[in-house]
Amino acid sequence: MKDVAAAAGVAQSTVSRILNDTPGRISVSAATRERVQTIATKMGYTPHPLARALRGAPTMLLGAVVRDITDPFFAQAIEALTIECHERGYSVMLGHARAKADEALALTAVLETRHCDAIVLVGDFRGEQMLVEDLRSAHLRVVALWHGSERHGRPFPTVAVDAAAGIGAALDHLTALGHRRIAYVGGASRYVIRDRELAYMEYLAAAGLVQPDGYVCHVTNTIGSGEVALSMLARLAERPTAIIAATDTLALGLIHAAYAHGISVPGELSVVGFDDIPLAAGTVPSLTTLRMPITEMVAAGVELAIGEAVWLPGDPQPPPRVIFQPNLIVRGSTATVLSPPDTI
Amino acid sequence: MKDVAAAAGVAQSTVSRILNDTPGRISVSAATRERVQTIATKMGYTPHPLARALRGAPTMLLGAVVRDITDPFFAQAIEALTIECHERGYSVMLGHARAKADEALALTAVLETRHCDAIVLVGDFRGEQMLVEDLRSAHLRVVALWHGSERHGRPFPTVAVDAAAGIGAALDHLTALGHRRIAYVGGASRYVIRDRELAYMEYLAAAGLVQPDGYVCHVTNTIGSGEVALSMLARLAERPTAIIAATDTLALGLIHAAYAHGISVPGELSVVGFDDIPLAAGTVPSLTTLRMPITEMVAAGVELAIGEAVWLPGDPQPPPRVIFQPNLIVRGSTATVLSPPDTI
DNA sequence: ACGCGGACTGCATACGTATGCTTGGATTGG
DNA sequence: CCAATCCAAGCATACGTATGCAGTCCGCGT
Repeated sequence: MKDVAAAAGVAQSTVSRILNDTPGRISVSAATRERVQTIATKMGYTPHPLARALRGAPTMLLGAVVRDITDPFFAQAIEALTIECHERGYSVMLGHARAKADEALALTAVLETRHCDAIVLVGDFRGEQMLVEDLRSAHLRVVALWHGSERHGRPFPTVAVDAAAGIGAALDHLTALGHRRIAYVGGASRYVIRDRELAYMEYLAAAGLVQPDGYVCHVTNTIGSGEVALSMLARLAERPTAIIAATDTLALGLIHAAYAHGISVPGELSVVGFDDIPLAAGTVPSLTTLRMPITEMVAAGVELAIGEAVWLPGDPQPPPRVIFQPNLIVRGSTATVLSPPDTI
Repeated sequence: MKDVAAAAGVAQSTVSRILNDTPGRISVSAATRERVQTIATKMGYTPHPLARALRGAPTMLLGAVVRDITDPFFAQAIEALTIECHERGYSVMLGHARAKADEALALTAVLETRHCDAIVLVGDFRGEQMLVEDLRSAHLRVVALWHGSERHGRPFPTVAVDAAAGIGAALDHLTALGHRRIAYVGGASRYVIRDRELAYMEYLAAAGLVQPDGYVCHVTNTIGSGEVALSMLARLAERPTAIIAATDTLALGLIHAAYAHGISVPGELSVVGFDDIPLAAGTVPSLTTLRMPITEMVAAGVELAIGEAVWLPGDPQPPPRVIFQPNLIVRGSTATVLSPPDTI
């Protein structure tokens, strides 16, 4: 900028005013303005964002802490986040959220927050209590996406999906196909997954469908865990005719394991997933699952983080909580039950 | 820092020297040093990275431009990149590389480079010629991972995989199983994919295995394209008994399409992928594919970008090029050919 | 003609850090 | 006893930008 000013024969402050066309009582003559602007473009001047930030201006950086980038669902979310941020002139800083072993994760170990205007948590950070506490005490704007219903401490502004509606739609679908023995497979260590399990329990209780013991399997969220869960369920006296998986990854693992056990899907076993990852449409068989409006949810999250009307920490009213509805996508992994137990 | 200095009753410069223990001829008494350090920790002082960067210090930010985050393979790479960078004290800025329609992508539209010490390209950016030119002319350290063999202009420092070795291993495996009619499915618009196609052609030519017309299918890299490719291949007079896919995504698409067409995999058709995405072990059937040492490759890339001995733009000697070897992982999608054509 | 206000622009400073140069005091050597 | 040396620490400045304040014209009104 100094060079531009020297080339134009004006003061650096004048250049600054022109290029940002500072509002207020300060005015600049049209001639000078034009001259400076042409010179600036000719010299290819771009403002130095760090110097701006040093003066207290926003850094135009949004921190994203992602539960697990490898998860195809979160990958989609990050994709959407990058696009949304870019449209608002923001860049995305990626935090590293994988703790080694059972080591507690400090915020400083995840993300250099001094750079960021706000932080977006993508995924569920139950278990990373230290991280959550750091974020709460840091004087920072934090928004949680797919964090599940927080049970301790003050919640962050949140964007979530209506688990009850989603699980309800899946169970409506399965019961309409004649299924009565419906198992659930999901993790035990995440709020967002527990919400789904809770929805499953409540639906069945309300419908008067009592499920046998062992119909709720707690496993980790990997393909391999599908194998574990399926062999547990296959060992039961009364095998389920359908399974709801808390995640597409688990659902695919279940289907893979069923194939290995010689159980046909959807012939003998129906499987419903949750997430609608891109691969879900291209598996064998293709997966019936619940799709979430990722783009809209991410947009809502970014709006909460850096939008016009922001909720700031310390605001007396409760933080905003935006809920979206999932859609059931019926594909090839669900079918009419072969021999409904009530007709035997 | 000023506050710390005031609290300790010393000058700000002294604090700076103590906390960074500046080497050289300046010395600080042990008493003052200890006092300042305790006060600094008690006040929870952390240096402001932007102010440091303003003085010309490295920003400790690495820009990552990813071809497609949604691709599970690249997601793994980003995961590895975040970990590797974090261990070196760096943070990762994520660029958005998806162009709308056929719009040329300018560097400024992808990433605010002023923040970054170096840029890592993850994936192949053939087609984004404008972006590549911008990067070349920007006075920036750029490293390309999985960019394929660049054919125009001066290459970047590069980390790549030995396509010939990978495809060779796959073809060795297939021919050992008795396959002679082996098709190839891959994209036409990426260097890195073209390298694989070239390796396929050269291997078969060297082995004296002439393939019928139509055995090379050019499609986009999506699950859905597997369907397209498979129906093209199924329509041929002489159907292939095995297919090499340039990508696991394509391979899964092919398997899905084969299932839809009633073609059994691996009974009637063997499929080999490339990448070993996490899902590859859990599909139906599980996928025989080529695994790349992602962690090591990413580490090498980061080393080239921000390591000790860096190659700088303008260096007279050619930029470094690190090549890694892929490993064939044999799983369930390949089997002995049913009726080898040479025995009919 | 003189003053006054408005239009335009330059000066100076602050943001937080790092570092060259300088200074004050103490110790030591001649 | 004085000067040279050295240790410990402060002063000042620079990085690039934004902005309050002050200054310089010029035109117009009285």
